[in-house]
Amino acid sequence: MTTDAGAPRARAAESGARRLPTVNDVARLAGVSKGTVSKVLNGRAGIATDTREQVESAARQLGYRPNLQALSLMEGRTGTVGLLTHDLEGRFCLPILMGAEDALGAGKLSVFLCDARGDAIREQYHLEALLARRVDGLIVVGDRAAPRASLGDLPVPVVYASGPSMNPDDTSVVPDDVQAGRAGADHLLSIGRRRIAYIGGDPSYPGAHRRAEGVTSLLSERGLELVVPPMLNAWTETWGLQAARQILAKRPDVDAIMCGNDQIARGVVDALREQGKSVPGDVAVLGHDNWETLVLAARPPLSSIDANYQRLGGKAAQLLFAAMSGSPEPGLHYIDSTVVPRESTLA
Amino acid sequence: MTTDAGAPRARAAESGARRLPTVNDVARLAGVSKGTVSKVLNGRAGIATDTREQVESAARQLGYRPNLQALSLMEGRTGTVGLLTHDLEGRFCLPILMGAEDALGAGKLSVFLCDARGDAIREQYHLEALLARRVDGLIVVGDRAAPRASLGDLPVPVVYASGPSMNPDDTSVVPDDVQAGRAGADHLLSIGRRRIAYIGGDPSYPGAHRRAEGVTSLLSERGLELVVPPMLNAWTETWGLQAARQILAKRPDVDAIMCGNDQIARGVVDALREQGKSVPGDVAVLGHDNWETLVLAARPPLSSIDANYQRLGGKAAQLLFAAMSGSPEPGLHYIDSTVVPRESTLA
DNA sequence: TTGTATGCGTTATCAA
DNA sequence: TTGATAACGCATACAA
Repeated sequence: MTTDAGAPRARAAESGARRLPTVNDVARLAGVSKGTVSKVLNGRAGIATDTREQVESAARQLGYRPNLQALSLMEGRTGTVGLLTHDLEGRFCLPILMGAEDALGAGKLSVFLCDARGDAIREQYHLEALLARRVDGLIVVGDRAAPRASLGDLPVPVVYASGPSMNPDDTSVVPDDVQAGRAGADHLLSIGRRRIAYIGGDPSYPGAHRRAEGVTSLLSERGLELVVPPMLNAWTETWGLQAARQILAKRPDVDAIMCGNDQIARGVVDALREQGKSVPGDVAVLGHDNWETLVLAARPPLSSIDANYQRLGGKAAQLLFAAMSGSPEPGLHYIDSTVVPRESTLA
Repeated sequence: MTTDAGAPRARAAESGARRLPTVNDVARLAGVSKGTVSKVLNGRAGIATDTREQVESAARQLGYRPNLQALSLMEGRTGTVGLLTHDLEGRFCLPILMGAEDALGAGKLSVFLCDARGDAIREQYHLEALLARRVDGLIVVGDRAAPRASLGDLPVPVVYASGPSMNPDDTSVVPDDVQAGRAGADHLLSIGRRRIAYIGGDPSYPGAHRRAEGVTSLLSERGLELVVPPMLNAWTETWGLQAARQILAKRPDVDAIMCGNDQIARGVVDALREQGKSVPGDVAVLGHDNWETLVLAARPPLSSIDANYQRLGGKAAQLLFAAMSGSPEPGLHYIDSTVVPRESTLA
């Protein structure tokens, strides 16, 4: 006896939502069995042409869409991944998400987004929910303040993006801050600047130091050094303003100031204007992060180092995909940054 | 005979992922049947105390987590909602998401995030994917440029957030721009300003006009009017700078400038500094959107109108929840904006 | 060429 | 108090 489709489920009836058509509905309308419908809809061979047409027409008529939930029960995988973020502002999270989506979407994976907002309890809660939904993998976006504790041994592969896991056996993808510093310094040298200063962000961020390191290392390779030691303090416009004033007081001959982020760079531009220095005529200014809203609104528009977060997201997705396919690539993976030149560092 | 759990699925074996334990595994370990396990784990009454303990211990030992995918097959609902966005920057999307998550998370719903990036093809693709995954509802975040085309008659409830649907029978939640303008104007009057100018954003955005309307309507109710007609042009810092210069040229006695967004306000502050006017001593400046990165970095920190996007997200979730429960509330729902006073409008 | 039975992981029902 | 079984929507192996 054919399984009876039965009465509409209580829940669906309550909610007033139309019940979506199933293979059974299509089968009944086409006057064939469930199995036949399935074969037709999946392009299996060995079906009479008119039966095929019957079924296809019925499916179209009902607006049939296969239920991926049911499918995943059979396949043992859900085709979903979780993206667990701590980035409140979404400044870095969304590019990562977009890059991940591009890479995963091609493989037909959907993304569950969870914002834990830096709260461990909330993170645990979301983690449980994602595992209960049987995600096939997990991308964890940490903030850049410090490496984060590993989530430990989970039943699904995990890739840490932006903020790496403290456990080197985990898979992490991070911007290469040293390379970024080097690229920025190289750019300033290439436009003929030689008396360079560096204003960095909050020294409690490891990245703040690494960015500065990249600069000093490249300069020393070229037989140069900063006009004053790197000044690290905060990621703010105010700090950029203060620091630039100090630098100008000590070394009025400075011809380029490189900054730990774009906010600092904006403060620097203000300080330079205050002192009657022209940008880039007297002093070139280079930001970091390439935050378009800030950078394009500045006068002049700021050159900035782009950490390529979207590419980072793509790489994270690719690593996750590899791990889900049984070929994990543990360890730290670095993404190169790129200098985006604008008026503030014209030659 | 009890159903045999069978061999590990091929896929799971391939991917190297541990197979997660099922009720069957727990039942076997505890030496009881599936049904008994289910009853224990769901706190059903009528279970012997020692059986209960057996099962609970087995579940703990295996790290059992119920499979929500399987559950949703039975319940006829998945406990997931789709969030379809067009907001590239994520500036407004993420607060909305956070608000929605708070509201939905309490009801144990998870969120699929899809970024269509303003591309209709991509939107259609994501929509299909979400429906195939049987989301219980959909929140569509439009950009604010213009009302968007309705997605039409979908098998699940839809709530449009931020950018409303053109179809008044749909459910939409949007910031109340008129009220926002009124609130801002009221604030400026309350600190004693009377000669107010308004610099707005891109006139192709309906919201740009409504914000200005709110200002003029409140002023006229108090027997006042703007010192010059509202000036709408672009959402940029550059426009703020230009417009402020023009206003100062025509009406050097202006004592407050209200802006369509925070970028404009920053340009205005620059223009005022250029002309030697103090903020807020000579001229008060009020931004809109309360974008903290911009607003706190300005000198002085800018007062700004907050559209409460997080609350908007919460309201969208609540409306979606209501619709999913069979009580849709079609039409346009407005969220009030709030003035966040800082130094730039001190009395 | 088509139909039927089975199982994926759950819960609910009903029989024991 | 516990166990067996059906059902959710689908694909697939196998029987007809």
